[in-house]
Amino acid sequence: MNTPSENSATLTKRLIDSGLRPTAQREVVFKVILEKRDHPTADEIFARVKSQMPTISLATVYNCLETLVHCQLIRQVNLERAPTRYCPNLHQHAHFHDETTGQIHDIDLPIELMAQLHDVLPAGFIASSIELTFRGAAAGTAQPTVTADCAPTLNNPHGTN
Amino acid sequence: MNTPSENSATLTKRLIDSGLRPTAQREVVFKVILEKRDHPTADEIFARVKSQMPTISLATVYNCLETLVHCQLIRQVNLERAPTRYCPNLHQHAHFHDETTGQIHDIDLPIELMAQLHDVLPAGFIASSIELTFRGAAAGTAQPTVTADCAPTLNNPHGTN
DNA sequence: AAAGAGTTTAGAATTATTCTAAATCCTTGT
DNA sequence: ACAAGGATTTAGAATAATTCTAAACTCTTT
Repeated sequence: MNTPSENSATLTKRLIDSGLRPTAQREVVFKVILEKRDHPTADEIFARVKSQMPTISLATVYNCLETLVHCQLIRQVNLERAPTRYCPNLHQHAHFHDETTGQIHDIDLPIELMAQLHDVLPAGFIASSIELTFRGAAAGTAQPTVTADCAPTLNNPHGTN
Repeated sequence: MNTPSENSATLTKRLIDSGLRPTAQREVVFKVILEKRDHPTADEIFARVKSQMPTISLATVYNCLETLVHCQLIRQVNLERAPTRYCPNLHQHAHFHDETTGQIHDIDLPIELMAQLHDVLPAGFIASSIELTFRGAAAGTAQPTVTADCAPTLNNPHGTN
């Protein structure tokens, strides 16, 4: 699934499978998220969507995002207390949060590692999802698997007030 | 470090090392967090502290928590968009978020696994911290390493409104 | 074409957290 | 001991992301 029309077909199918309707708003929100391989916030998505559909409301963007997450077409990313971000990458992956630039990088996770992670759980614990986030600094020259921009939300150091 | 007076001494030392003052408010906030092995929110901590120090303000609790996190005496835990929780367990550990009960369980992480996690990072990525969260269901009979209560913040399923 | 469910919309409401400015508390130099 | 000065606490206001509300709209189905 890669071309816009394939993505659109996937969206329609998933929505109908969930008893939901494929609306223009859901289409455009999904399309806008797939266009860039980054991790935009609801506000950023709202801004991008408005250029194509100026009458859409922020509440609708939130509604659509909730629906897309529910249909497993996008992923939700929460870092610290910052606004929720949304991620079009559905492959099993971790996030690397570069504290100096504010960038978020996707880090692919080998299947074996996922298995090992499940193995650390005591008997009786069944994990349906695993969230892994690294925090640190990435060298400027490094070429990660996927690099994704992120609004520069540098949190100022302790005791700045 | 285990007795109250030892904890208090640690607190004083860490604060002074950071050029901060060991105040009664910081003492009592720290003490209250260590008393229970759970993951309270700022509001819950505020409630517990008030019984010992009725004049303390919520803003001060937030200030103290920020300071304690900065001094690495407690850890901050952010799950989803729920209020930030605070964790007295400083051992390297992951969190298991039981979606049916809302409970948070600490999961010990073997050192080898931590090393393997660092290994998945591409060259040039240096992680200063790793955050690992499992989401799922824990069998009622299971006895995890550490069980910690958590306010029942069951998020209602999709489409309840 | 009417009914009825699903959806969108603008704006109000919520709420965890941060900010502000004044009051209070310590520490230190004299 | 005392004044100065910085750190801390405090109450209340402000902020901001998100959710809620209720009305309007849009499909689909009869």
